[in-house]
Parts: sequence; C-alpha cells; structure tokens
Amino acid sequence: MPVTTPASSALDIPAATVERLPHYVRALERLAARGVQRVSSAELAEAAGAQAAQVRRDLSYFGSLGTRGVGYAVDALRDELGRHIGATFVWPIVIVGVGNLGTALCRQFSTGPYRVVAAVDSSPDLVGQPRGGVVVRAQNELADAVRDTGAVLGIITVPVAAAQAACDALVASGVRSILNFAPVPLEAPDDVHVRAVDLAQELAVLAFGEQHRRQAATELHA
Amino acid sequence: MPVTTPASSALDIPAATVERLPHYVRALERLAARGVQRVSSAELAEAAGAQAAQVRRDLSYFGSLGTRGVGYAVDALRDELGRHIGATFVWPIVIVGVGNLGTALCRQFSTGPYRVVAAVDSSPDLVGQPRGGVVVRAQNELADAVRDTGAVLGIITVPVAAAQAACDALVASGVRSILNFAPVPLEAPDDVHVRAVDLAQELAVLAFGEQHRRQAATELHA
DNA sequence: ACTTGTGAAACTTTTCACAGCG
DNA sequence: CGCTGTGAAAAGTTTCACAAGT
Repeated sequence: MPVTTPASSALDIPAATVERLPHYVRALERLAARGVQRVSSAELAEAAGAQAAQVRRDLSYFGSLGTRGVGYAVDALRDELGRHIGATFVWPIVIVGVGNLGTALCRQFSTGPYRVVAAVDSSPDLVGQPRGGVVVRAQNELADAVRDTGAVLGIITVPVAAAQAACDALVASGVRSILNFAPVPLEAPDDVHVRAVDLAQELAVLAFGEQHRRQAATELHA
Repeated sequence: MPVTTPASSALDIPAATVERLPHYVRALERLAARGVQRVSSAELAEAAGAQAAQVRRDLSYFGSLGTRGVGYAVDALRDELGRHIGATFVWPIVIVGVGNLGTALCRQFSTGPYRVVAAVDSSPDLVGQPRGGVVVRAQNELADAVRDTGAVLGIITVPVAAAQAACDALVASGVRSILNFAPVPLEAPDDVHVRAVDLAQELAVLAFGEQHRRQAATELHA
C-alpha cells in the first residue's frame, strides 16, 4: 500500500512570505556589508520595504530566529533565509531565446547563485555567438544542453508564437521550474512550476493608476 | 471648507483584478484575431489562464458587460477593458539607464500603447547613440527630456547604487508612475506610484519551489 | 526596558453555488 | 436551457496588540 499522505515535515510557507524572502536576504546583505550585526524587525522592515509585524510573522514560520528584547543576528538570519531560497549554491539556468531581453539576462545572470549556463536560439545566425558567459547553441540541442550543464531552471524569452513550443521542449528536457517572459499563459504538467514576468502588464497597471488619478482630478474640477 | 471626502464616482477596482486586466485584454485580442465573436467566462478564463468564476467577478466590477445565457462580445469587451488600462492611446515612457536591460526595453517598447520616447544614461559613451526608436541623452537632461516628450511613465534600469537618485530625478521631473528594475526598495512621495520588477526574486521563488520539491522527494525515501 | 512571537481581528481575494435573465 | 452576475462561504494575508521572554 503506497503512502498517500506522506505527513511531510517540510515547512509549509505561505506564498506571500516566500515572495518576500529574497528581499529580506538582500536587505540583510546590505546591512551586513555596512557592518551591522543586529537588527530589530522594525529596522529590517525599513530596509526591505515592509512592515515590522509582517517581518516578524514571516520569520516566525521558520522558527524562533530572534531574541526577545534584542532583535535578530544579521549574519545568522541571512544564512538561514538564504538556505531556504537556495542562495548558498549555484542554480544552473538554461535560457531559450537570445533576443534583446535574453541577451540582457545572459549578461545579468552570468555570476551569482542564479547563473545562466546554457542558451539556445532558433536563429542560425546566433548559434556560436557568445552571450555573457555562454555560447549560443541551436534550439534542437536544448535537451543536450540541459544534460551537459545540469540546468534545473529554464527561462523563456522567445516571441509569443514560439513560447508554448519552448515550454514543451524544456519540460521534455526535464526542466520543472520555468520563468516565462512571453505574454501568453503556458500549458504545462501539474508538477512543472511556471512563473510569468509580464512587462507590458506592469506598464498597464501603472497606466491604470495614472488614468484613474486623472479622472479623480477632473471630477474635483467639475 | 475643502472637500475632504470627494465621494468619488470613480470605480474602485481591487488591485488583484487590475493586475489581471491586461491578460484579459490580450486574450481577447488573440480571440478577435482568430475571428471569435463571443466568449463565455469559461472560454475567456481558459484563454487568459484564470478561473471562470474569477473572470465573471472581475468583469462585474465594470458593470454588466455580458449577456446571460450567451456570453461576452469579444470586440466590445476588449474595447471596454482596453479603455480602462489605457490601451487605446500611447503612453510615453522615459527610461533611465541604458545598459543591457534598458536597451532591450527600448527596443521592445518602441511601438504599441506603451512606448519609450526618451532614454538617458550617465555614461558619456552612450549619449547620442540610438536605442530602439530613441537617441540616448545625458542623465542631467532628464527633466528636459520629460518636458520635450511629455513622458508620464518612468522606467529605472540603473545599478542599485544609482537607483534612488534616478527615482528622485524622475519625481523632480514630474513623473508619478515608475517601474523599477533595480533590486532595492525606493523612497518616493505618497502620490508617486512605484512598481518593482525583481528578476532575481523571481528566480529565487522558483529555486525555493525546486528545493522543497527535492526535500519532499528525499523524505519519501527515508 | 525592549523586542520577539503569536492569538485574534480585520481585510483582501478566491471559490462556491444558485437566482436571475435572456 | 445556458450563462451571467452576485450573495455568501472559504481561504489567504495583513495588521493589531499584548503576553512572553531576555
């Protein structure tokens, strides 16, 4: 009889908290660089752009990491949170699509814990060219590239029309965590985690705010 | 006696709904391009990557846009939602920082409703060079560039150390909606809307998921 | 004294389920 | 009948406020 309810001891961290962990880690790195050794939740909130109560709640999911009356030890907290987001070792990334944005990402993530180790493109003109720390390979060598480099994260920066095929190819190559920059929802098996970054959406949300601010201003004049 | 509660008739749309509007508009554009004239909430949900009940709830904030028993008219709904996110006219954008990412954005947003009309950089080497549809100007000409082009949205793609100064300069130039790609929280007056896009954060969230999946798998073997 | 960790309240967002209407 | 629009319930998130601990 197989185990259907593993009664996992793994921490179940709210999604909203997970999304803030990278901000805490970076704020702690900035504080550590300045020689700060201890922070209160209020100081860390200030440095990470959050609220003190939120910081304490978020951190409490990982146990009692602070000392009452004193605060949190900067280095120890950075290490503890860094462990959870995997900031203590290298995550090899494969990128599909080496246009302007893909090239920018190859260069931006050529060092550090999140590192592009392979890039493929369907354009023969680009194959063989260097981008950041990698050389572009042919799109049909994706599976080989993933095997050769051990890439576990995938980034899709191809045009909309090619995005689903790129996703399918990544999944077939064994990649189960994908960051998608193409402005279209992707189909993938349930055990594959797809996150979307949608730049036009971000601008549209800003535009929505601008527009409503103007309507409000107009109404005051009416 | 000034009006303290304007009793505004402006729609108060939940933030979560606003963030999905661009996806609906794009899904409707894809459907319209395929010649589809009517959609049910279930079909639109499928096309936009959401749930049917969520689509109906979101749309209901804008009034009764559908017809019971029938569905929504694709063109009319696209126009109505497009109006709200300002997709029907051009939003001029100024971009501060023309590195790899800034260049990619200049090119990506050189057409369409969200359009880069000015770019500045602190490096003298870049001044005068073309990027997408614009020519790079000196950083200290930012206010002039904003005035000349009427830019209302700002994008920050400078290194962390220069991000706050870039933000301050944009605010001083009159820009009140800013998209920040630098991985640091920015200080700005309350009436300025700053949105952050944090690429390392996105990768960290994926890494968190990968890591926990592995821990779960390991526990099953234990 | 000071700050954490956390119950409880408040608020937001999603989902259910069905009345209402074409 | 079929699908929208929406009350109501459920789920998720943030904030308050204070007991607990150093």
